[in-house]
Amino acid sequence: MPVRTEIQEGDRRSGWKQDPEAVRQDILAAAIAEFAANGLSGARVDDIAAKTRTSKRMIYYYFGDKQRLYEHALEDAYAQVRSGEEELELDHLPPEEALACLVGFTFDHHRSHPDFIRMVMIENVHHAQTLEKSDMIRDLNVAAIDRLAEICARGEAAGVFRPGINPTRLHWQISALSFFNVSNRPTFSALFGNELFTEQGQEALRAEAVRIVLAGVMADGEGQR
Amino acid sequence: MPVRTEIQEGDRRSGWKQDPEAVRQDILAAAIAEFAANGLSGARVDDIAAKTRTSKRMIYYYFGDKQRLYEHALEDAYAQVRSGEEELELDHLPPEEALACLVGFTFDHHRSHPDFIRMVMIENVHHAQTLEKSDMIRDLNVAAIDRLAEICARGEAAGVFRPGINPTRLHWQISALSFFNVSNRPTFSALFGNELFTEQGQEALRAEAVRIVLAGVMADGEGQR
DNA sequence: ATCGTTTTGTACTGGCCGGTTAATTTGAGC
DNA sequence: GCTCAAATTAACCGGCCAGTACAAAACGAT
Repeated sequence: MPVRTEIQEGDRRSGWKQDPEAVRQDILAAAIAEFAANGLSGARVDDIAAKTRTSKRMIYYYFGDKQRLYEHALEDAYAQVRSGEEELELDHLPPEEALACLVGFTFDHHRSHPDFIRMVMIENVHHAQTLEKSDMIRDLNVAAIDRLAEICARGEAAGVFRPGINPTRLHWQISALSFFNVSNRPTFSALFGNELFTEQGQEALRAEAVRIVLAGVMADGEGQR
Repeated sequence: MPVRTEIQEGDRRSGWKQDPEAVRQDILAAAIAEFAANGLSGARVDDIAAKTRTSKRMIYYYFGDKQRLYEHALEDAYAQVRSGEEELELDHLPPEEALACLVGFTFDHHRSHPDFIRMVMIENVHHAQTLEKSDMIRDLNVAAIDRLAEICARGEAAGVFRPGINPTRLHWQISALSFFNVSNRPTFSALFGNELFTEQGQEALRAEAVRIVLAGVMADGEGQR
């Protein structure tokens, strides 16, 4: 049962081609879900196939083996998520507001992409050995730091940020607070209850994350709200 | 080749018993290493056995199956690490110093127990389904929050902390900054280089972690250092 | 020495699962 | 309509690995 997209958009040259591209995407989506749910060695190729509109054989046809499927799934997950981030426009805001906005956005964005977070967790369990090979992913992330560095530069120039801020460290802090919130939710709520993961709890965590990150960059004279 | 401890300490009643307790500990240590390195489904019982002074048969004899071995390994990892934390004595310090000290200590402590961090990561990948069943681990962690709550109470009473601090949220922040530093090191350094993980980089991160956590709890009037 | 219980070693198995074989369908170009 | 290559299917294989069968030590007690 070949997959046909009703509207042909990205197809090469002529009319048709029972749409291998859609099959690939279908497989990748299933793979991301399965890998995110069960990890690399925990994922079952048969289960991925079951979630697909095609068969196991097709996975091997398009991706070769499990490892390479995982590589593509990881790249796809990163691409999806980072492309969402690029839409954020901060240039017109004054630096503190831009940073506050970025922190809040990152917090929310991580929260709404748990599968992506889980892929990164899994990748960390495996010492990032797959990530290391992907130039594409590296480029995406370096761009994120550049945007942050730009905000820092404006803030320093305006005298509202203290001088000598390291954008990579700042990114680390923002990521830590946003990532941990999703990655460690299971153990944290098993140990301490659900309080922090209700809507109000999350709002409070979000607000405090913004607050403390800002506090970290503000020049000494400037009070934090 | 039975394992004998030279000095008999915890042995029940009479003379001896080729020391099953030492065998258990030997197995658990190997299991923690293997699970931390390869995850739950990635770990191989044969490999654990190879790291042991005994055989695979003994693992099944003492622990029944892989899942129960994992449960005991997780509990053991938590117990080891939390027992190290209890030694920290903060009661005699003024509240801000106590908190600063606790944050710094937590940062260092996580850093020096990467296997424990990895066990928790893995547990999160599995939705904490094993952790949930362990009352022992829950008790250990609730105690950690109590210590923190005590510091908060002192700080509020002295007027140096703002009122209404939530100790669980505070613990979440401290954990986030300390945990992420270890858990996401592989991907982070694959993407952004090693800069943050040199000795100087880590010191800067540590100092900033202390700084921003303190900034989060300080009363408005009090400047941060 | 002999018995019963605990502890250990060896060798094996059964099923799960990543990967494949080989044959069929599909559409494009002629 | 025929041919060729791309796409797809169903059935299968073989190695890995969690878990076991069986029996033999090792030990305490008598």
